[in-house]
Amino acid sequence: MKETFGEYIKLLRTKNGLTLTKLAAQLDLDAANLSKIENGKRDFDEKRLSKLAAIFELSAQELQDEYVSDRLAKHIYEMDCSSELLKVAEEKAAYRRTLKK
Amino acid sequence: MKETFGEYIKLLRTKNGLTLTKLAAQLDLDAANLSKIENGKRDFDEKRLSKLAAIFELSAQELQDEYVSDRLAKHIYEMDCSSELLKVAEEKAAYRRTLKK
DNA sequence: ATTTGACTTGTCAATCTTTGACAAAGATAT
DNA sequence: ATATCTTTGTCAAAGATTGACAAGTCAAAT
Repeated sequence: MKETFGEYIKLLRTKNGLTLTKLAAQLDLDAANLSKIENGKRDFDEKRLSKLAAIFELSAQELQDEYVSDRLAKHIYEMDCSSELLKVAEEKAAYRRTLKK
Repeated sequence: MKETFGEYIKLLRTKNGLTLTKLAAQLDLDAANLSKIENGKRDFDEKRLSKLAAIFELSAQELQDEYVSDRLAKHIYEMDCSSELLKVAEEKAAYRRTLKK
């Protein structure tokens, strides 16, 4: 079962023996705010994904996917949405794609 | 294939022979803003769902589902998210539910 | 027991986003 | 034409998010 994006960052950080302060500096962030991100109290800003990928030498695409699925998961969780509703939503998203053409 | 929530409102409105101005008044809204909602340029605010249900005598639960699935669809659409990623997101949402206990 | 370093939490102003309101301009019908 | 309905643009107000800093806890070392 997959972790949250915050937990994912924390794992990366600790596996690489970095402190909050050090990683935060590389991400151009306050250590306090990075802590909140790791603990799910704030969101990681998309504009820092490229820095994160560079620091840990990750595939930009995989990281992006990790990020996007986490954001979506957050929405699904917050909306308290059943699996059936999710299916409907997926169809409606497909419909929206047909509109924008 | 399902319509957007804005289109859904427009359908309800026209089927019942209401003008934007009349429906907007009942929803405590400006007609101009209701127009934007129907045309997908603004979001319908959740706090007005109960009024909408009352006006058209709809099941509150069904309307809520219509609304939630639309919002999620919008997110899915905006994130340009594949069906596989969506599955991952669903799992991650399940994981989040395990955390909050 | 004090210091040090790592992390967490609270707060608040600055910034970004969304909303409500109104004016003005297109449509459409009479 | 006029009248009514709808759409679009703009902008300040309200709301949400972020960055920054202070103050806190905790554990390990000395």
